[in-house]
Amino acid sequence: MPAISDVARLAGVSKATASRALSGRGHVAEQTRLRVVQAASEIGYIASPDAASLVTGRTKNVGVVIPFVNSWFFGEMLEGIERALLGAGYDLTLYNLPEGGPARARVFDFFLARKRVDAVIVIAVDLTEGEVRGLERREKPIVCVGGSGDATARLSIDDRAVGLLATEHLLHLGHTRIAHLAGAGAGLQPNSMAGLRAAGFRDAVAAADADRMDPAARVAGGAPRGSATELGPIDAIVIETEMGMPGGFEAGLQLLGHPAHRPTAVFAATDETAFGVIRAAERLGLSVPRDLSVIGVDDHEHAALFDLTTIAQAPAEQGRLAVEVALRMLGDDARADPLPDSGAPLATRLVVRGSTARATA
Amino acid sequence: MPAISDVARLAGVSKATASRALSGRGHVAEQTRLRVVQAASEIGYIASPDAASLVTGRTKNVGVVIPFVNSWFFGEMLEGIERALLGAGYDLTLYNLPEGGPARARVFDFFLARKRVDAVIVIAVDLTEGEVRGLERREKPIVCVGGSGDATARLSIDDRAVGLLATEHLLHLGHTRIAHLAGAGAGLQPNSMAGLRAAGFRDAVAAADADRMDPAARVAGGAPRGSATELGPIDAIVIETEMGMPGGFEAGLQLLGHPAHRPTAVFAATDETAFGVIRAAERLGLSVPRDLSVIGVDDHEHAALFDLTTIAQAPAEQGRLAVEVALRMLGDDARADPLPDSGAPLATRLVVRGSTARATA
DNA sequence: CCGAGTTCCGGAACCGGTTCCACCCAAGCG
DNA sequence: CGCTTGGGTGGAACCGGTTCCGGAACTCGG
Repeated sequence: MPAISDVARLAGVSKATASRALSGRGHVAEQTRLRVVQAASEIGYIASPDAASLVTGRTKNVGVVIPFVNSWFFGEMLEGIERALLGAGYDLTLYNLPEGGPARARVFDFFLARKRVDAVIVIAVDLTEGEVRGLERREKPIVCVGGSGDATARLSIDDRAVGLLATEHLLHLGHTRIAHLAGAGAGLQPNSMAGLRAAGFRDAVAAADADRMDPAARVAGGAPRGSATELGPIDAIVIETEMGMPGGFEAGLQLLGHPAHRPTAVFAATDETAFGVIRAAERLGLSVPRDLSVIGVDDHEHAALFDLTTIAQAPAEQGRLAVEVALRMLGDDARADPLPDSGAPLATRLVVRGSTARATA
Repeated sequence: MPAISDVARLAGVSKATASRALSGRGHVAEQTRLRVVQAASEIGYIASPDAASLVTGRTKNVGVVIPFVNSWFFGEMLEGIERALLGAGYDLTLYNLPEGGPARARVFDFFLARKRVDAVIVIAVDLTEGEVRGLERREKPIVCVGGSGDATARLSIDDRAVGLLATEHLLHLGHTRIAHLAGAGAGLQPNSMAGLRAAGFRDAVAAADADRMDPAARVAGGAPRGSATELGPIDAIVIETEMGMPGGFEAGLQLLGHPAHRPTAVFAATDETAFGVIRAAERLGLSVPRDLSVIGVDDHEHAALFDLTTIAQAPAEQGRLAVEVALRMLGDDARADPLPDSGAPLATRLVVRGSTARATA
């Protein structure tokens, strides 16, 4: 393996000059720079990142902590992160952190504590105070995407607004018997993704109820004054379930099984849950959207296949953004301004497809 | 950040002894070893892997090259790899390599060529001769899982056997009009996963045809001698499609749309394709398995939900195995025997669920 | 023509470990 | 009792880069 001293010898310069010529730092005459570069490519020289990071303290490597890879959303985000890092010449070291087992302490105390990563991107994991302090003590920037830890750069969509928007879509279509399939733990953890979406659901329903109780306030809807009679409250129910297709399927069978109190619309916390619901509906002989409207969240790659109306978020783009923030915190980004849109929630938008329709009285 | 010299000073020994005590190499008196360890934990010493790898040449890090993370199968395998590496104290550097773009050359010539990884695990990517040589020149072990490169350790299921097994299952159930939804490119690349599964399908059909043409040979089936009349050939068709749910759905609609030549059984190259077919069948008002039997490959996490008969393979387990082989090639595994089951294909097994049934005359 | 400021370059220290080698000393052996 | 053997330890070289510092050469303004 050729070392930089070999390059220097071949080019007839010192190690110092060779280093300057190859790294671009410091002043080197254009002519000698070319000689060095030529010599390097001639013997196939490749710098050892270990040696470089030993002295500079920078590893050109960032750690990514993620609870699953095995799901569309996280996989997509990981791809976005990977692409962005690779483009910037960074390596990506993956730490797959399943639900708080013993592996977690090991990752933070051993793997991340070493000087092998310049920064850490944490996805959908709530860091403990100690974990944050441990990384800060080693001066490693942390960028959190989702999750609800403190004291770090944070990127997140506004999950409550998502719940609000999805529910309002169903309400605007005239649905009055609505179910929300919330993620497990939505009730116990009000600040979790599941909890916030459920809160948005409840708030939207509450607002609609107030509207219906007080006909005078109904102006925005443009309803004719004459027909302003008091309406009954919205029939809303929240069911907690695992946020995957099987969870949605099970919950859907249960929810839609009894024709008596069957809702006419379902807001599923994620698209995969929605897929499960749609399958359950079909299994029960219900037609979507005629008998049941369904809306999800994510704009999953299969959403179009299921013709699913959804609140779109772009996980790959979010990953890219997380990398940008991280590199900026490392001062390794052309743009100087530290954090342009810090704090602002990430974009989401309603994508209307064929799984939602006006309620048939 | 405390360095090993700090530990040495505190313990009253030399750097050399401190290094020996902490790494476990060489002879150190038990008493002094304890003193060093005590001193190290006292000041929170953590060894710099960069410095260590600079001199030892080992980085305790392996690179993983994978075409997607954004799919159940690859995500699952990645999880298996990650878990195994973490358990062995190794880091995992991820290189997500989308279909041969310019990124590919960059990954191999720049990222992997550096001395940052001890070994490379390549998943479902066909390495070029040059790529293999490049890594071998740097003495980095390569473990391939799937794909069809040469000259390296290789782990793979027997895809032809998979196709054979799946098709025989349908044939044994009495189906005579069978379609195979092969992966795109199955025809062009006979050694690819898609090509091999399709070959297995064709071979099984050919064998059954031979059987039906020559009634005398029919003994295994135990059919009564008297009824041994010559039967028509199996009606088999191969359709190439993208191996995902949308691909299966589209192909399914097309295939099942015309009641005239509708097959009674479909062998889908992957479970996700099968899911698409099942949805297409349901959309067309067909009942699975009454009107159509469907079999897939993978034992996807949703296979049970779709009640899908499938040929199971365990990607996470395959990932774990790949790591084991890689570490063994690095001599970093307790077991000394270099490659125990080298060459032998990985295990698969038929999982019969409710999506396949006996053909109704 | 002479100092000041640049540009360009080489020598050497340094990052933080590992390992070779030499040395000391105690135990075992003929 | 002298000699080997080998465990236990410290000094120093070394891995492969980067960077500080100082010197040489060259430019430029006064």
